[in-house]
Amino acid sequence: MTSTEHQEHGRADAPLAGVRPTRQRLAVAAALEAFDDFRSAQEIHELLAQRGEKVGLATVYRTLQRLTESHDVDMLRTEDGEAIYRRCSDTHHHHLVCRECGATVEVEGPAVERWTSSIAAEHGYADISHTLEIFGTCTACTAG
Amino acid sequence: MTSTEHQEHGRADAPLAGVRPTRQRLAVAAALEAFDDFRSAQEIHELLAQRGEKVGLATVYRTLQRLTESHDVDMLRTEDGEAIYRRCSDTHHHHLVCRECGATVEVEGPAVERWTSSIAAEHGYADISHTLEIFGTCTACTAG
DNA sequence: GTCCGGTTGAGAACCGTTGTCAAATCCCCC
DNA sequence: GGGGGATTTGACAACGGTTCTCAACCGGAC
Repeated sequence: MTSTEHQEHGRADAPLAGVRPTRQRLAVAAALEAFDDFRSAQEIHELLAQRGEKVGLATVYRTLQRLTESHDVDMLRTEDGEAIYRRCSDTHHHHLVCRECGATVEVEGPAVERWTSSIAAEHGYADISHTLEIFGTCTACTAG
Repeated sequence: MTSTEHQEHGRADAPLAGVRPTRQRLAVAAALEAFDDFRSAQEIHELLAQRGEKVGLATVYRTLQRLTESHDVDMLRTEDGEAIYRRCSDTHHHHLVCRECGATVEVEGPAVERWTSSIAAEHGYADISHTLEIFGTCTACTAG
């Protein structure tokens, strides 16, 4: 957030559009493809290390931050405040997450969107945003 | 979460029911009454200090933890992962929070509760819980 | 009063995250 | 094709919120 700096990065079509596609940034993006569920920055950093991709932890954080800002990845917080990341579709959606294995389903709820807007309007709140995540235990984990 | 330890603390009628009502715990509970909005543990600790109540920071954390577990206070996380607390009613509810001043409205949304349950069932997820918070700018802050 | 287990507090430890800054890298332009 | 300036990187330190440690302390039962 400097001052006049302004270019519609991201969300043009591919992630990382508008920024230099360095080896490190590509590696992080690729790593995100390897997961289907939410992972912490440190886990991603570890995966990269295992793959032989040497990327500094700070760079992983910086890249994830950037991708989050451009809405190419979703970031949410675990119960204990740790940030976890996952590549995402570009429509507004929420998550149904298994608290055992992390398996994630993206869900949409137009009714909820409408409800939050009307509640907010009703109380005179402007410029609304909301967070909604659903946690549960998936079939596989219930069985196991 | 030890093993056989089990006694229905809290939620009997008053907060802190079932535990020793020490000076420190009472002070924290009283401090929570002084706020109408979400505050961090450190802010609460500060308020206590200002009031001349000497309570260790660790104790504030421990007490808030306990009150959260017994559902006498709500805990939620700010965008940057910090835990904030607020005394709450005992019915299940969500919050409409002003991101400027923290002014909070408790809201209920039976439809949302139903929606999350059905979504979860639909995907075979069991033992469901969910988080839903709405952030916006309240009338006062929009005007100011 | 005495005893005992729950509680406290000061500080260290912890851990995820961000800042620092010199070195490396990249891209534009000549 | 090579220089130069801006961007990016990475090792490491610093930071901030939270939890742990453990000896001293206290409260309630008898």
